[in-house]
Amino acid sequence: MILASPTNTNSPEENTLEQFRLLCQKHGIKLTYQRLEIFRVLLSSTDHPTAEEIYARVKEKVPTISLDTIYRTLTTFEELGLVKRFYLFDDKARFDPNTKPHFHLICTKCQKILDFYWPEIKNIKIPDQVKKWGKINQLYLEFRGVCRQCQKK
Amino acid sequence: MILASPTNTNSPEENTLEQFRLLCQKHGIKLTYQRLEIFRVLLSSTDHPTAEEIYARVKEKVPTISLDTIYRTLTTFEELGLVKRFYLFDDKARFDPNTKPHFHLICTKCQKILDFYWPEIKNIKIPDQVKKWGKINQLYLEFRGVCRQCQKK
DNA sequence: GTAAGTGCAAATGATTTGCACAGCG
DNA sequence: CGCTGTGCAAATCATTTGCACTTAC
Repeated sequence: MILASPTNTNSPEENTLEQFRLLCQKHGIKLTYQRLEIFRVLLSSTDHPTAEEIYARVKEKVPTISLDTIYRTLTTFEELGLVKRFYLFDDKARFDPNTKPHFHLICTKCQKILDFYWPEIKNIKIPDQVKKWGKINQLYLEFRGVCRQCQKK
Repeated sequence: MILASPTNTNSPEENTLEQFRLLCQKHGIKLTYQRLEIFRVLLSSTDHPTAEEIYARVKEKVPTISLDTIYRTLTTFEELGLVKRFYLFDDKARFDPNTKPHFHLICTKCQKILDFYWPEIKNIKIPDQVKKWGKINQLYLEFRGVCRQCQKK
């Protein structure tokens, strides 16, 4: 498969391509059709999909792609800081393309994960016990509960 | 293997046995030597071990125990609310026998997990966005950083 | 005595890897 | 054109399960 022409228009499609071209250049990896489509799927996913879910979505555009390319590409993207890998309910890795600081709202019924932003949390007074322990680099916060839709059922 | 006599002395060993006997009775499961030793290992573990780690520890006392008994027993204990299962860095489940509300301090160098208590967190003002989403049942909080010992290296 | 629990071995599911070919730079 | 990336199949690792035997109650 040959990639689209290098000329940049202002369509969102072409912007993604151009953005991805620059990322590949910057990190010295090759721009392949597979990587581009995985990148697109990640950008449009707000539900923190598993590798299998990403596989299913990319397959619609690239039917010949294999699951191991998904895994390899996700690992590459993770190393470049484009996605974060995390584990939640089970042994399946989930991938979050949202690189802005945020937290998760998790419904324990439907297992859907929603991002939320809470910048004021920075002002929180961290307990002394935590300060004594060492140097804190990040705070992970997560609320678990039942979302509105599931409550209705 | 025949279990020790049912008479309760005040030694910590016997107290654990008696405590476990009552738990089994209450939940209607059989008191086996394997379950008791897994229970002991959990009680004495503050490092949130994986199933393999628990297996290695129990094996010192019960050399013939099998890994699948560890898994089955951990699942049973989880269902009874004696341990919590969670996923952190990888696809390996970790088990936490601490049933009191607490949070985790995680060293990203040595991967050690320390419990800490922060009851005042209950007074935190939960953002409206979170309240609108649904009913919150639990808050999970975790600090990641580098512990004192690892900083020295 | 009987149903629950255990150990063994094999199955399963997620993820990784070796290798030969394909395609980006 | 060379080396990185991909697809395939097989390997690996964590965890689960079927089955026959054991044991707590």
